Amino acid sequence: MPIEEKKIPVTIQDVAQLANVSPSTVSKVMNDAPHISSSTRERVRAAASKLNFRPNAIARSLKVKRTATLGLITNDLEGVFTMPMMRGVEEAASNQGFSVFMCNSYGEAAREKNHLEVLLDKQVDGLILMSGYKVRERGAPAMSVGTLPLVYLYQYTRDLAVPCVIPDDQGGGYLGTAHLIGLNRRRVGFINGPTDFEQTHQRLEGYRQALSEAGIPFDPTFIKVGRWEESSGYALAHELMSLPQPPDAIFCASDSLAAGALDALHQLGLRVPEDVALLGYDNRPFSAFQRPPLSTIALPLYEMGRLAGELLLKAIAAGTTQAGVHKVPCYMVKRQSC
Amino acid sequence: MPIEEKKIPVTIQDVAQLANVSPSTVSKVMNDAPHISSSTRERVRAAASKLNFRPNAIARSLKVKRTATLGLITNDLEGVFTMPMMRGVEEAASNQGFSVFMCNSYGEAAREKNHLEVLLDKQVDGLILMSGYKVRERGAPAMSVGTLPLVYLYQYTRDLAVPCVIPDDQGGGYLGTAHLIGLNRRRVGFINGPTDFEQTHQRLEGYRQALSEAGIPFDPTFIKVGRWEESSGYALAHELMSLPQPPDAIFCASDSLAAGALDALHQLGLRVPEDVALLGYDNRPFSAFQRPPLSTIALPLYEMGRLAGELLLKAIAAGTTQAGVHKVPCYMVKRQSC
DNA sequence: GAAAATTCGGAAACCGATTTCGGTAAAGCC
DNA sequence: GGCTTTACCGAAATCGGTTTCCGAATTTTC
Repeated sequence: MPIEEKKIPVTIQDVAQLANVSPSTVSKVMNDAPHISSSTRERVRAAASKLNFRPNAIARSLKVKRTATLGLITNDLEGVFTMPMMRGVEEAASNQGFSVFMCNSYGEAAREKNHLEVLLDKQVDGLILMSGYKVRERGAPAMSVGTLPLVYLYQYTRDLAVPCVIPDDQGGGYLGTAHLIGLNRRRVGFINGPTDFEQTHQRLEGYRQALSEAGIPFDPTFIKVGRWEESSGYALAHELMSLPQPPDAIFCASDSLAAGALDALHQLGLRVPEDVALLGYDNRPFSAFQRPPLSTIALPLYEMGRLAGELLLKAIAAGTTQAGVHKVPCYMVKRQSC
Repeated sequence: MPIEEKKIPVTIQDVAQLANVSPSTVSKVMNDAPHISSSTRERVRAAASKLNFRPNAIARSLKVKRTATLGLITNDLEGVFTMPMMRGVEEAASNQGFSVFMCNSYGEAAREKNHLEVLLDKQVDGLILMSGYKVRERGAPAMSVGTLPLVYLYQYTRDLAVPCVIPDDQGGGYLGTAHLIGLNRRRVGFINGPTDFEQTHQRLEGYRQALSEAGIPFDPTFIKVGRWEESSGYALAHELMSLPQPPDAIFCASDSLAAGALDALHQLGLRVPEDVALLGYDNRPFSAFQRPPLSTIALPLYEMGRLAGELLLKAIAAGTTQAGVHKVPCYMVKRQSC
């Protein structure tokens, strides 16, 4: 049984008393301030560790007006894209001693506003607004956040003076197309998603770029656009394959599209990848379970989250946020469909 | 241009001045304290909303010693089980005005300890320790958390005086087996996971219970145990089907096991579900993409997270935490394999 | 109508740290 | 040896709220 009961919350006063100094001195020691003799420094440290003292972050924050806390509001805590991004920001944050509040707005402005209020009340040092859906352009947050550093994650914005980090979809389109061409396919079809998604243009642009670099003329009849659905992929693959000179490779702008295309190809008795190579996009979990397992262009979700966190931390440290869109490279995951 | 520039951080002093009362009165109004005349109450409210005043939660917390903040430490922010649970606790928390810090320990004690320190420093009101893996028994947290309310989520504990919430695996085993029996299968095989996982015993127990209720004698030769791997499911399904009187249904204690079993069944030229009905467990995303799509027993992850959050909030409110394991019912997702 | 109870609002202490500022002692300078 | 500079430490103010306590005004009670 210990001689003295350990008071549960041990304050700076307690260690000051034990070390026979003033609280201010203890504070200075804990913060490695100069003008403290090494003898008292030692004494204070000893007292602190003996009492197991850890400063109350709340009290500290009140004075220094920093909380080492980030807010992260996502519109989708369910989808498969969110988790790696979250992990990235969590890691970036905790590497620098920051914690992150996780909030889910369900895409509802009212909920987003409410979360923003609470986070602002709790004096977060910065905010990440993250989307779990395919990246779309978005406007201002649901309420003013004053001068609080902000970064958009997986959300595109043209106008706002806010940094946003998104995947490099043009690079991904290029990467996939170039890979297909490298496999000696010169007639590569492209099944795209709806044109009101920014990334469909980017991915197509990458496709054209790879074609042009390889000296292959661009053939508009090889481009099909549908919705982000398996049935679209199925129908459009049929259209492509009934062309007088059908493609020997199909690049789909999403894995669902590719899954549909795969069905169509099977139905036509075509072998994948021998007769036509198939490539998806997004690296959705199910793509590994197709027959054959689908090659696909992966979104760099973890890296995006990490970058978003680091940008935010930098903005907080610097006191200035540099707007602009930050694109992080997609990468290829090779399986057996091409 | 507004007459008076809005000072960015508006404090209780500001509204006191505008309303011509003391700060204490403002505080009382904001907290709906009694003994305030309705006239001054109105006046203060008007001033507050005119200045757009929101109390600084940090300052408040310092005094009241509550932060309306929860900590959530998971050992796995990647796996597929974590997200629905997180969403559950986030929702339970935000419903009551609480925020939650998300931390990832990667299963490393050092990281967990570090996160615990930070969370304790930040004065969280309670803590959820969550696992993203299959539920296993676990010991005390990586460091003492004093009297802080705690709940284990998807982690089992026998000894600690801490509530833990886990899926009702016995119920799930019962549910699946009963369903198979209801389909007129009387010879149902059971492919289980390693015996050092608590839930394998539970699931098997549910299986036995359903059998016994249906008056079907328990046949130990129908029980196989392997590892949580597809290859195990494959091998053990082969063993089962080479019995003199093979089963007409197989219940696997995980979806990976079931995927392997499905391969074996296909290889044997058996039709699923006509010749042998197949049922998985866990409702992993890939189970929907098997051929045929796998029926499975789903873990009530969201509900578990939600319950964990609610238990924690209740413990915080009551000041007392009631230990015990809380099992939440699994449910069946019917697809086409049975 | 006096005494007691109640209502209302403010002054001041407080939460637990940080930071400024001033004073003393020691060291450096000529 | 006297003067200036520097090193070291502590008293007190501060961050932005909450809470206790007290006094004045009003109402109730008898």
